[in-house]
Amino acid sequence: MSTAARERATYRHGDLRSALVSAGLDMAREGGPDAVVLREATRRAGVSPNAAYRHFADRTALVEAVSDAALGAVAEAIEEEWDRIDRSGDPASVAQAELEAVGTGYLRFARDQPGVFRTAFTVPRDLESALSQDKAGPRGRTPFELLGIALDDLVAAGRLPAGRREGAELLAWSSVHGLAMLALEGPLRGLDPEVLRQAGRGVVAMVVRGI
Amino acid sequence: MSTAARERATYRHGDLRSALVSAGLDMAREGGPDAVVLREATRRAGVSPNAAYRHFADRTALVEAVSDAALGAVAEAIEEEWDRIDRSGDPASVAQAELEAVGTGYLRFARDQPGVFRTAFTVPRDLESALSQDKAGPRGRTPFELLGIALDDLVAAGRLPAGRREGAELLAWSSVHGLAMLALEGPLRGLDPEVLRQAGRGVVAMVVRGI
DNA sequence: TGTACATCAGTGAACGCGCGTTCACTGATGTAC
DNA sequence: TGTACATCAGTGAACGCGCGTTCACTGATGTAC
Repeated sequence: MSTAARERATYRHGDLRSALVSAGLDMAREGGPDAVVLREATRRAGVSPNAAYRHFADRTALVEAVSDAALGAVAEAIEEEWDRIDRSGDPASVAQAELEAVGTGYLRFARDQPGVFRTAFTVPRDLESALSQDKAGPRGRTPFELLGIALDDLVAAGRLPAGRREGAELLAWSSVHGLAMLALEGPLRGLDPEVLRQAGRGVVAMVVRGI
Repeated sequence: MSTAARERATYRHGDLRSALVSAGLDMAREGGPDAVVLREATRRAGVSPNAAYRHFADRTALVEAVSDAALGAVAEAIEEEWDRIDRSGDPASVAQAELEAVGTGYLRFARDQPGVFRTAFTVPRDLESALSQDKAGPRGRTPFELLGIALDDLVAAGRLPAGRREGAELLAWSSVHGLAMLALEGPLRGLDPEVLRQAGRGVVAMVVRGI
């Protein structure tokens, strides 16, 4: 509803592009990437359907922009956990807390906004854009970067052998992502929330142990 | 194409229900669950659109049936790996090989048939049906059952403390599922196949170590 | 400070499309007698 | 073995729908002189 359909005084909208993206994000929240419908976005922005074509080549371009914004929202959720870390302890436990923060933020976002989560990760995008061109969070760091920092700190603190550092992002990311998909959007939907939280802790623990 | 649109001599189709499911599976192979279109299924079965309603209440029911069949295909892929296990070694390495077979079969299927894979796991279904009512493979065992056997054998062989047995399915499943989603349908699409295979081995190794 | 004009963000109407679903029907099959 | 009839799998035509997209347009803005 943020930039939504309130009456417009001026002929020009002012910021239609971001109004459409924001409407798209709302739709994604309600029903995932398939629910991001161009005509409906223009309706919510209070504009005629074809006005969208001033800002997006076609529907696909809109969905991609929404997916970028969704990734930014994931990053934000992770940064929130990250900022909560108690950094007074020894380096090893701080590093572990960092890794946990990434996993927890990721899972929390997936639980709170499954449709947006799916829009972030289910839309075709190339490797570059997924790993480095991410829309970052407010602090300007992408989820993947934060994960990398946590793993580096784990190595520095001697809790992860340097020989296992390479490719560790993918292992950690897979585990947490899989839980999110299975439990929140997949066949494990509707699992008891307490069981789920425990599973989240379990996955992160397994990653720390097994990576 | 298996049961597809070749001319029909008789007025009755004979086995329209399974022809529709099989057509649906073909469509899933080509474009995932959204590509499972009721009208198109009837077209491929060589039948009028509304004939489908003799066998399915609505499109959703058709998609669910297709998803069941897709799960059966996953089970089959896993059983193929399972049957290849060398059982002459010590119990610990056999158990580990079992766990690897589950992961490898799962990932292989996801790579070979991403659209069907997504149809198996992305369609809403309740917990019961996902875990136990699975259409099993030809050997009659579901992916989840096979995973459970592997884990039990790991405990029996002393490679997994009994205290960590509970919930282990979810940990293992999440890791492998996440890799499949990220690498085959998600943001890591198009990753180098060799890197990918290595990642598969890495995930399974991490699970064995960290579970 | 005032005017002419290029720019381009938005409008309004329309298109063709394929979808899921419903209607009243037809014709093959199998069973009861 | 033959006939009457109930069953029900399939037909054919049609529906309303919302979608993405294109067309020729209008009207506000900002810049050049």
